[in-house]
Amino acid sequence: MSMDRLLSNLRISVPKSVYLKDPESSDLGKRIIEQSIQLIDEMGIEAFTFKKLGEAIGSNESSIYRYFENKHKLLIYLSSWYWSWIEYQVVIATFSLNDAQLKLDKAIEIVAREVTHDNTFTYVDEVALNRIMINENSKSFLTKQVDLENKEGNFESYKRLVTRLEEMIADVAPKYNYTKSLASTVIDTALHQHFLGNHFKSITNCADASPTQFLIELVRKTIA
Amino acid sequence: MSMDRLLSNLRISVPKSVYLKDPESSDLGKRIIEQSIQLIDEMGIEAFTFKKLGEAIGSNESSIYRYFENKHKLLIYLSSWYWSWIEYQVVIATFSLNDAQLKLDKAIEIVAREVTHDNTFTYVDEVALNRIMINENSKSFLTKQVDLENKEGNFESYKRLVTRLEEMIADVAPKYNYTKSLASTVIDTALHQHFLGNHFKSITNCADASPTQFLIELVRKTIA
DNA sequence: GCATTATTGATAGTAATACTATTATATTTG
DNA sequence: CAAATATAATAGTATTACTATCAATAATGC
Repeated sequence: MSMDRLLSNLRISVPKSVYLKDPESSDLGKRIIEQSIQLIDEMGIEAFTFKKLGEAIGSNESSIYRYFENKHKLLIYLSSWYWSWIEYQVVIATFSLNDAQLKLDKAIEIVAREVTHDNTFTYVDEVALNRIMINENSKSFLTKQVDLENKEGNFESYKRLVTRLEEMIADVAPKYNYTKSLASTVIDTALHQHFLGNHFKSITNCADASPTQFLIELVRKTIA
Repeated sequence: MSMDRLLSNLRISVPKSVYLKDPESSDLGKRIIEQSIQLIDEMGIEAFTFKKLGEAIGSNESSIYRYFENKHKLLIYLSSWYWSWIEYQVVIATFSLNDAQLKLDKAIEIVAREVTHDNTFTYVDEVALNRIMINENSKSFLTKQVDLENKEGNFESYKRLVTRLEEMIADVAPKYNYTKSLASTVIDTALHQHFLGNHFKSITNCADASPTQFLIELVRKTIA
């Protein structure tokens, strides 16, 4: 497959079941995404409300409810967008690599490294969104409705990224028994070690540094 | 140190800063713990309220507020109790082992295995509490007040367990660079893989099984 | 045994949250 | 320009997460 066809098939895609109306389809929608990232980053998902968001974008609470059922779905939207964006980078960066081990190393690096801005998406502050992922992402699935929302397809972006990583692990080590668990552990740990580096420095070696090296070594040795 | 002295020093200890009045000090306090475990397990921390808890224990909302500032602190209490209980088991089970690698294997097993009831603590349902840990624990620290609460000592039980595991890793592999990150990853992954096994079976190899073997192998190979 | 003190229970009240419903006003499009 | 659609404004509701006050009980100290 050519790089062009690859990219045309792979857009930042958020499952339709997550929103009521696609925020990408209007100016208001984009402002909702843009400002919700700022507000959730600043005040955390608990203190964040659609009323505050309405004020921030010079719009009304009731208008936001036409895009998202509630703030929880908005969080799932942001999470899905983020994982899809990470997957996009993984695909681009590994496409031209031939060595399975190098592909895998690269993928882990992208998942675990410090995030920098991507100018392709003007209304998304990826650095702030990464902080939201570190601090809030677990709350998107640690709920009583997780099975229902999973059935609705809300977590497809996340699962697709894990599966892609799993395939890369299996390419390097076809006989390894825990490819799936190792892949999901890498994704989870990438966020968690960042959190510990920010708040619990005494129990991480990744204080204010990325867990990239830790994870690349861990995976290499585990599947060796 | 004798086993007796060891045990007398090590009780299930929850940091004082977590509660206003020690729930162990009264019958009402114990009922608060007992019933909060049942309710949070059933309905999740979001739907759980002190009003509902008051009804469940035949007492009053206002009485519960004299034990805990809010439900978030109660969750931290349960989490601290759990980690302290796990630490207790780790200490007992590894005390008489001489081989550093076997000690470490045993510790990982205790952290990652299926939980069963411990009759020593009549008002704590450890199996339900383990489910709460899997589903709710992250919410105890993923907040905007985490630094303040950490400074107050609210997370000492968790950090102590990680540190104990870290020391065991360092005993086996004194030259390994990421002992702390590996220890915290094991603890985090033990809960997370259980969650995936319950709700996202397609991205774990620990569906309805414990991640014990996965983690023991992962640690062994990583520090080899 | 009784007074003091501490604990628990009952009631009321408040600001904020997470919505729903309705209606009015723009804006787009055919 | 009419019709449809999107957005904004307003109002209203049940619930939450508390705080404050006061009454009723139980425990304890002398």
